[in-house]
Amino acid sequence: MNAHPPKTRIQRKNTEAILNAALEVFSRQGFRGSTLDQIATEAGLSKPNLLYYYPSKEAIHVTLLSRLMDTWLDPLREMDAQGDPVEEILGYVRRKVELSRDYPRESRLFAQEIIQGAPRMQAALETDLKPLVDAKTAIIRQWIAQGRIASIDPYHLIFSIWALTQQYADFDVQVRAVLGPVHDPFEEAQGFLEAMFRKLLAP
Amino acid sequence: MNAHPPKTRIQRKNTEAILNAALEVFSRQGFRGSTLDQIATEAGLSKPNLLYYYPSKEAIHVTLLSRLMDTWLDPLREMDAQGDPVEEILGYVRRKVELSRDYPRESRLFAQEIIQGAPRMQAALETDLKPLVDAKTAIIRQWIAQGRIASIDPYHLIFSIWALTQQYADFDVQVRAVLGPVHDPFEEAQGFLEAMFRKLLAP
DNA sequence: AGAAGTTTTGACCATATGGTCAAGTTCACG
DNA sequence: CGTGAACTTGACCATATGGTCAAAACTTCT
Repeated sequence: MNAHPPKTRIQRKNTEAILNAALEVFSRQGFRGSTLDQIATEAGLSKPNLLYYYPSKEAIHVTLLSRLMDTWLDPLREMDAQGDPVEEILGYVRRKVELSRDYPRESRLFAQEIIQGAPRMQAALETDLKPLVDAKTAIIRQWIAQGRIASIDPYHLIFSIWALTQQYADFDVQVRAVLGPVHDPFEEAQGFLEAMFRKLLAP
Repeated sequence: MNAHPPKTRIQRKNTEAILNAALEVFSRQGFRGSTLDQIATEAGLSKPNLLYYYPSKEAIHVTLLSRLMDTWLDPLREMDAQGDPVEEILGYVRRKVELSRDYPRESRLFAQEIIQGAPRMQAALETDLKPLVDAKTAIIRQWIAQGRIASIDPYHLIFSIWALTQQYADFDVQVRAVLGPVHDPFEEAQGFLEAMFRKLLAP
């Protein structure tokens, strides 16, 4: 998307600060709910200075989203047809929980984009997400055919992994409201989901 | 919240139209992303006329949210300590899938509010959601103690039901992008989730 | 130091948007 | 039908917001 990566030291520092600030603001308030002033303040810059580095509010948002897609898909890419099926799938679950724990802002940004109908990501869903999922479901289907895991719809298996892991980032407020302050949702999620999928996948 | 319900025929018709239009718009664009003009147009009214019925944009949003909470919790309220444990939990799952299928706009409205930190629902989460969940987890814990379902953390069991059912409404675009046009996500979800939880809950 | 870039900003603009209001229109009912 | 209440709206206002621009400040490099 960005033809040339930042060159100078100052450019690198500021574009970095802008993207980080924008992530903070967009992930909580959505695209239209966020203002350039908020992002500028959060980044420690003036509004015109923001627009010196990015041509528009939308450009910042698009940059964030396009960086996001890869980060989000990497854990699935790692799933290896040669490995042990149950461990491969559980590994994917674990990596996704870690991603939700360590990058909740990214998760919320993504969630809001999808909920709003993916106006800026439709294309990426078709060209990046779908082919990868198709490839991995083929692997899962093979594992099932070999009797190495239980028979289960591979698409919905993957959907369920997404839903179960991302909710701890996206619906954080709700989870904490129910659990109260003493719990560590991500710690518990890790154990819960491992047990859940282990049982589910057992042939 | 509303001291007096609408009295006249016109009032009933228009408040209804406004809430329906607002739900349509808010659920897709979020609170700040929606404008009174959009809502007015969608409702077939003029903007000042909207504000004749509701004092502000926020009042419309709050009215929608407070109606929502009950609708959302009813399926859980129905879970009956006297019934068969597996069927009670599966019944809850089924009702939630139906809710996502029949009321996706409500689901997205709720999801966006939570993702944005529940600025207008914090209180309701504490006073309505938490006590109900606490009561129902106690029932589930009892079922487990009686050996009637497998041992599983009841809080995270409920979280998982929420996540798995609501994703088909909230992330609809993503699900359809991956599955392609021939699938019926809700139909498949119903079967998938029933099988999943049946296996999971088997003692 | 000083020229040549690079970065920063105060002032400004056009538009969008939530909300008001006074005047007009329609409705319910005796 | 007439009247008071309920409903509707065009015109308007204040503010917020994305974005521009020319000039100033700062870096870099010789």
